[in-house]
Amino acid sequence: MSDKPAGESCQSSPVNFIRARVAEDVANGKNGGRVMTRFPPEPNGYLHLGHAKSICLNFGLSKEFGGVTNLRLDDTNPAKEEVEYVESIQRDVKWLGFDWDDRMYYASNYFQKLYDFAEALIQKGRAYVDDQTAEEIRANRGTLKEPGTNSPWRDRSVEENLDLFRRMRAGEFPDGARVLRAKIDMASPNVVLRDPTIYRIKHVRHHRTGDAWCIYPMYDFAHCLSDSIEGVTHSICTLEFENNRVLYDWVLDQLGVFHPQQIEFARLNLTHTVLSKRKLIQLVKEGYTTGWDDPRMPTLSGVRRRGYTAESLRDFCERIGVARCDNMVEFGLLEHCLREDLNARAPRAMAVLNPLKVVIENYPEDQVDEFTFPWHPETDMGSRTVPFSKVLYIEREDFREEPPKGFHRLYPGNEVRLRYAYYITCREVIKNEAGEVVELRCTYDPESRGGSSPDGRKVKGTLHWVSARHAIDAEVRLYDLLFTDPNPGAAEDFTACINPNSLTVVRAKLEPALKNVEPGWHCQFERLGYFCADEKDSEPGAPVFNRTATLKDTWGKIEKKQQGGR
RNA sequence: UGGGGUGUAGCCAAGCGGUAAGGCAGCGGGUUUUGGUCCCGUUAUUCGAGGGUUCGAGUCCUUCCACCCCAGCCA
Repeated sequence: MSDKPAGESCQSSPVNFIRARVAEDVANGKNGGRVMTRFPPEPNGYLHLGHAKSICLNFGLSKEFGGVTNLRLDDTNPAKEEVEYVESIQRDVKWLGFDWDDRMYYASNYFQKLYDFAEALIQKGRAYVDDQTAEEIRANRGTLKEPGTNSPWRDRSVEENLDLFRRMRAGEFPDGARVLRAKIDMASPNVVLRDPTIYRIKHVRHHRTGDAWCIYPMYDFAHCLSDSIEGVTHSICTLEFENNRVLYDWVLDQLGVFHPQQIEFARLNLTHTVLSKRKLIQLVKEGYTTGWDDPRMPTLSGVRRRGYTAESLRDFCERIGVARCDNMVEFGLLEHCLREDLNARAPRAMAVLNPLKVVIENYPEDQVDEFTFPWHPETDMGSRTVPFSKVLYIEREDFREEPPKGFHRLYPGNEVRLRYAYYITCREVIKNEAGEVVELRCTYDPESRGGSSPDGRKVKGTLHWVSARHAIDAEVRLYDLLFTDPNPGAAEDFTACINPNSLTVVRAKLEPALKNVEPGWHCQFERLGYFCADEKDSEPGAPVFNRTATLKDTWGKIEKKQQGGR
């Protein structure tokens, strides 16, 4: 679908503490009024809805203040990173509607500079090579309440440290033999400052630098310096990095380089889903979903395939705001944003998911009415031809032999409207041996052609329908929440909360105009919900549809209340 | 008293000493050839709790409570 460019989805962006802070910096002429942010994912998984919040924040901020945002892949741990992920990240950020122009960077681009900075730190006596094992380092770090103890290697000479570090880099030592540590304070109440490791030996091939390096910098060393090298003014990250800010500042101050400002915000949590890479990767690797782009996944690739629009996601990110308190946003808000967007933009069509045969007794055997229906009831999107004939399908749920009170769809003796076509009245119910309704015999009022009658009589119900003879069969996938529990992430085993009904596949009857739609095409199946043609599994002339979201269902809610009480 | 943070409605979230925005959800009503959309109305005498300062406190001070993050050679 056509898409408004990012940043124009909301006329007046809500203020938040980060915008306010950046505005203040600009007003004070800090950094010469320049604003540069960055979006720095590690390529160890696919981007998800939580990343969307960060992407919108970072790119939105730079756009608002006339700056730019870099895309930077934080690839300092080759053991976990893959090119498939860097490609998906680029695809997803672009799809969301943001552009990094030619500023596609990698932390690995800076490996030499980072190495030089590490040597500089050693020269200053602020870093040392530690020969302790990982276990010893852990044991000597102390606890949250007790200080750590200094490494026996802490006071090596600059020369020895330099020599050892160079030999680490030269590959003389096996993994884990030594690390480079910042010399700060083993008694600091902030554990992050207890001589953090800044380089470790990993004889692992890197997806970009190959075998050029066998030592790799740690996040706390690489990230702040990468920001500094790029000239980032505001380094925005999530709350769990708050404790690391003093280290971020320490490294930059020791080296005397350009000093970006780190600002933390609360990550997004969404009900009925998980947004942690560890859990998402588990869903994929253990086969709970068909992959990173399974339409039930909260990944950007997943929701895109499901039919979510980039614009609705951006709107969602505007509405949830940016603050510093832990939050759990209701999934319903996301769906609201989606429906609002799709209601305005999605063409309408008719599809019957659970067909019930209807024979119009007084309609001529071989007659066909060729109706012309608009693609959208309010907006001019052109029209399509829809055939009507003697044998039709309606939704099985739209008929009740014994209607509950308030039911104004089809039941024996009742008259309803077939959307845009004719009024019909149910005359007879035909059942099989098992007592199941298999067919309805109805009559139609020829005078009601188009869906209204000259005498002005009203019918309460309007049903969608398809002509049996003309309908095309198609696979339709009905998706529901992946998790039944509102907060699966808090469960002992989140996989135990997986909704067994998160996917229902049906063979549906579609109006013929849907036969040749393009993969990715969005529409509303009238009265049912928003759907889109699956990008992967649709074939020419044989679309497969994914249900993106249902329509709001007021009647369903009323009926539920009638039955269950409350 | 390890350190760092956060508490405003069911869920987000404004509020920056002058008398509680907005959105979602909910509830009530209207329109409607989608029980959709749209429209109108309604929803916190009170801001985690107590005490204090002030003419005036969600905003300042203070005590307490709750929750989150930190002891990777992950990010």
